[in-house]
Amino acid sequence: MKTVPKRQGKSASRRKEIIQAALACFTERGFTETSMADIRRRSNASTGSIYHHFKSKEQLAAEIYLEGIRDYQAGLLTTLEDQESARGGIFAVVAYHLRWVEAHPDWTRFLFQKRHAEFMDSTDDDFAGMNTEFVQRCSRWFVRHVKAGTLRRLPPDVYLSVLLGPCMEFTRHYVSGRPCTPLDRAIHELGTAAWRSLKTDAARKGVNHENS
Amino acid sequence: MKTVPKRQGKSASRRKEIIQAALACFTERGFTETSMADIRRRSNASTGSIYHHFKSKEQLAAEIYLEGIRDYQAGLLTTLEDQESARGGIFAVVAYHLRWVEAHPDWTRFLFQKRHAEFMDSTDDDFAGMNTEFVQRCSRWFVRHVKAGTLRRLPPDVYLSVLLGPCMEFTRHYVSGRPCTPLDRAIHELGTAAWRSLKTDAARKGVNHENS
DNA sequence: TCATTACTAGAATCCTATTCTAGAATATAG
DNA sequence: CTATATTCTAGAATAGGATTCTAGTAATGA
Repeated sequence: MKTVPKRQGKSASRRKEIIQAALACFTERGFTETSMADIRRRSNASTGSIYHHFKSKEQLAAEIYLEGIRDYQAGLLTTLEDQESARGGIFAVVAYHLRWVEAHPDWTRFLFQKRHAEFMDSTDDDFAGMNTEFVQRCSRWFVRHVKAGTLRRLPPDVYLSVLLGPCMEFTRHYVSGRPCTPLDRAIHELGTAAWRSLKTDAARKGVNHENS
Repeated sequence: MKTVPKRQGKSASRRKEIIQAALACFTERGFTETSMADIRRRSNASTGSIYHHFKSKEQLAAEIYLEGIRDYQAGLLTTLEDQESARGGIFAVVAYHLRWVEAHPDWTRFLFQKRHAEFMDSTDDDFAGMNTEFVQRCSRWFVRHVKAGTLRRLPPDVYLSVLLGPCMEFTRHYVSGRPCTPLDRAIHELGTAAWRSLKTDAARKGVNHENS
């Protein structure tokens, strides 16, 4: 994953080491629990070095956060855009989400924990831009199917809420450690629920009304 | 030796003053931004007094968090249990959620921010207990309608995910400050979406199949 | 009234994120 | 290949704020 600018090899590796160490600490001890000293020890970097690369602990976390979101969103988008049928897209997204969560439990926990962190408002445009691009590309896919008559016409924010909201909520439950419905079943149920919410009454299972 | 924590009026008011002050600070400056000194000044309580009532800043926040959740959940439950028809219940819950958010924007922001805080795991049984009671009472309502044939049979965690997930996700958007669909519209759309997900195919708008 | 407990006060402590100063590596120009 | 500038690393010093401590003051109860 390419980060942001064109950093030279030597320094970039230091930077990555720090990020890796920080992520490990954060996921295993929690954000507020881990001290800069922990990160320093684990990465073998000095205080000065860390602060050369990152403005603050918060900003270091933000960086990690963005990297995770980027991976998640990128995968989700290609998954979605690969799907021709409306029904396929809806189910694929739900499955993608839950599989990603299953495959990256630590990441997930961290992302959820930081989801409403204070840096979210003020953070650089990276986040805002990334996010609007995400919404736009999702919308584009949806619009196609709305025009084809397979999906109901809804505002984009409502779309995403209906499609991803249940996944998020279920995930919250999943990472909390309390017992919950097995993932296969959940994928099936949440996919079905989303599909029932979003499809038009005309659309039928498996039938694809794509045309101009 | 009385070990029972019956709070006398005098002390209780101090306690409340501290909670009020803390909430005000947290919502207006954010959790990490506000210092104990801020809370001390705003509440006119001394350091010692604050730490007599609350173990730590975290725990103070947790207390406030619980109070908010309690209010939200209590209202949601009575709203739900007041409704006879399945459809009425679903729509009422969605409306309740978004109206609550509209009426308590500061609370909402704070609750969202703290939703995945680190104290959530380890916190006293208060939270766990409250939460399972909430789930159980919701389930009870659902089960009635499942038996009546108006709602589909789904695992409780999936139920709540499908019903509340979209509300949560929309709320996230709403409190972020970015422009979004007006609340009336959102209530209508999210209610409809949830209803379509959860109703059985037999159930019809307005028709109530309640019986033994 | 005495004794025990709950509460308040604010100074002292302690922890840790951040800043500072200086020195090593590395790149760039001439 | 030097000189010089820039980037990077170090680790000690600082500073800010959460928490603890010690000593008192009000309330309660026998």
